Amino acid sequence: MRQAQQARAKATVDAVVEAAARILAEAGWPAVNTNAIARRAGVSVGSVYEYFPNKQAILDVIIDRHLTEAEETLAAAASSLAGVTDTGVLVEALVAGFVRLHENDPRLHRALSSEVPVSPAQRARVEALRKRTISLLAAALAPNVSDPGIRATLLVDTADALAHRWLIDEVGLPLPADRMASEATKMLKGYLLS
Amino acid sequence: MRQAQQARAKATVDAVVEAAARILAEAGWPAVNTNAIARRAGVSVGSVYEYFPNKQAILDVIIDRHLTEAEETLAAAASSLAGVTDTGVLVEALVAGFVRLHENDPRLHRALSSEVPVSPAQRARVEALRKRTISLLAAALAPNVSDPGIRATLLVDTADALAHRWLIDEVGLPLPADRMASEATKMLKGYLLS
Amino acid sequence: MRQAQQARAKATVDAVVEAAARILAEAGWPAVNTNAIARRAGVSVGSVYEYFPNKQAILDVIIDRHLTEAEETLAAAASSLAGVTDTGVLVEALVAGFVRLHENDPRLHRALSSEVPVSPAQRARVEALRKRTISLLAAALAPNVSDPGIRATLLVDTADALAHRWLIDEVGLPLPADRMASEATKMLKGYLLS
Amino acid sequence: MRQAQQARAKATVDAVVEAAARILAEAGWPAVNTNAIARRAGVSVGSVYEYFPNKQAILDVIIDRHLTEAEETLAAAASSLAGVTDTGVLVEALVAGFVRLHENDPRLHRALSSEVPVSPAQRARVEALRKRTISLLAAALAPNVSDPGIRATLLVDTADALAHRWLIDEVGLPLPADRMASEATKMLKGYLLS
DNA sequence: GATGAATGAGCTTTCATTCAT
DNA sequence: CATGAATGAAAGCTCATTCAT
Repeated sequence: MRQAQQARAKATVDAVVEAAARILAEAGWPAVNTNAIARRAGVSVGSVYEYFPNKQAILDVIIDRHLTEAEETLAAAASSLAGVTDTGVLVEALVAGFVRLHENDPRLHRALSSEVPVSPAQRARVEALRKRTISLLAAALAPNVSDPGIRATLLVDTADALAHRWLIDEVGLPLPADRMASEATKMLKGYLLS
Repeated sequence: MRQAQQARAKATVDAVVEAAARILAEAGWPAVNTNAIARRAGVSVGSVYEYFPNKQAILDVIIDRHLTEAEETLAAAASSLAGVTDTGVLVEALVAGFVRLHENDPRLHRALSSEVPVSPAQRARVEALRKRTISLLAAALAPNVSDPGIRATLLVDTADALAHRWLIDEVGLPLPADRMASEATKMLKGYLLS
Repeated sequence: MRQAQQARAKATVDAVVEAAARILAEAGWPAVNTNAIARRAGVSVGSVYEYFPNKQAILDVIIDRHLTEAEETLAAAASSLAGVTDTGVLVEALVAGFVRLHENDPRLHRALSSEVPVSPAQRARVEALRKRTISLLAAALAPNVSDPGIRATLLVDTADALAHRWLIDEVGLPLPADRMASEATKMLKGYLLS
Repeated sequence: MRQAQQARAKATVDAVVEAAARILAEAGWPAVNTNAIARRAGVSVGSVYEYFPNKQAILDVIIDRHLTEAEETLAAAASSLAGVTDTGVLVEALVAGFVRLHENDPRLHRALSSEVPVSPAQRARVEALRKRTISLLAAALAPNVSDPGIRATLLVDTADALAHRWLIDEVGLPLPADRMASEATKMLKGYLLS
């Protein structure tokens, strides 16, 4: 009984978050308003405010979810690459990881990174994730490469930025995105050998 | 008389655009409203609507100005580099150009690229500029480099994205931004030699 | 069984009314909402509506309780003063009665008399109580005093209003409230002798 | 021209305040909402917020107006009674003053004193006015009366409370209100002679 | 043209009340 | 009967835009 109630409540929460994410992805931040969210979620505005103190809180959950996904991808990569020092393997995993991260729901991704008001705390969380990624890569590169901190920064920022541009920004490319990714991998590998 | 009126009109237009740009840079997109713009520009709301059909049009001019600046930088680079085929020189100019472009008014730059709702038309204009940059670079690289189109794409997107991240995003770096830029230059040069 | 159910129902009703009264006294009328009442009473909103048709009905019970207390005070005074015609004793009992009535839960008293929307019916009930008090006093005064109706009106309204002002309104006084009450008693006694 | 514009603006402000006061007097505080105020004032909601930061601010103006009126009545009485020490004259003026104050717009008066949320600052202002009235009366009584502070408090609070009850509360009276006032005057005069 | 008062659609949020479980 | 999730009318407020002066 209790369970059933909680399940119902959870379903409402999920529906609201999902509705907000869909509107955000399809129509952009200006189109995200509480009435639209409620309508799309198939609930009433009142229910939205039953579970979220205000509109921003819904967005926060979406951003959280997004960041958590990225953090988990990093953690998974870190554990599956534990002990690996082969620079080629590391670069390939890096690029592949960022590609995977950006392949999922690119419209939402774009809205989140270029329309939505991001709080300082959220910005800090993004930066912390970036820093952690760089640190992990730097540690793995250290045995074989000079200036690992600098190189890791360049690698991570380049891989992230290119993946973003090619997969999110709907930009024209002379090759399919995956072939471009291979090319980027080649460039980054070459850089590590210098 | 006609002359004087036109001069006055232009002054108003400029004041409005400048006011909007300053509010955008200092307080972000949510703070940009027509009353604030008019107050800051020292004119009445009525006058704003005398020269702009709606609020978006003001933003459009700001974006235009921004793009025009980039286009001029590109045109200047193109003419000063006319005939140059030395890949090292080209890469250095490319990175230096993007750095220069991002050094100017970074707060405004950030607001424009991560808060403001950008119309499809504007997106198209950004893409056109990118395409033109890639084409020019590809043509210059063509004599000495295989797959010039692919390589130019990689070079332009990387240089642009890294400049953006390092100069606009207020991100932590192991070296000063100009030293990071040198490192990026090194990477891109190496890539062209492969 | 029936007995137990009724006892339980009464307990719920009491808890709800008491919760509403406490919120009203502590946080004022704007803070009184059905969810807060239910939470404070330790029951669900649903249960509140099981026993009260609407929010106003809860307030009505509080007002009722308040008026009943006043009526009982009046009845007690009437019976204990039955046959008393000494005007001094009557005035002292009158003032003491109103003081006692206002000493109890002054915050609630204030909220009830200056925040809460009072219905015409409730106003009528207050007026009926006032009229009854005046009538009883007038009857007691009749043997010894001319114009007993007018004098009783003046006495009752003055005693009530001053007790209210001095005990409820948190107003600055040159003497403690009980000393002020003695002074008022003196004034009213003097008036009856005129 | 400037003047005309300001006149128009002032007319809007006045219409809004007046509309709010009328709704408050006729239908009570719960009926006072910004849309109703705007409709009644013959302006749009936007205009209301052009001149008032929020709904409370409108109410504040009404309360201010009310208090200012009372303060002016006090000031006028003080100056016209300067030097008067005849207690009979003083009491008559006191009662007449409170009657006059309560005769005006009694429905509004009632709403203001028993429905509307009053801020601590406003309460303080009311208390300050009461204190000032008491002080002025005490000073005038001082030559002829013992305990002038205590007696002035009793006189002021009684006159105010009775005027309020008889003129505002729509309460049943054995005589017309003005005759009741004479009776109250008689009582208060008697008290001063004791 | 310039002004700024006025407009009102539309947004966020609250809360008395209902009803499926 | 009890529960508490769900409802939705209604309120406060904002701001792009209009228009009388």
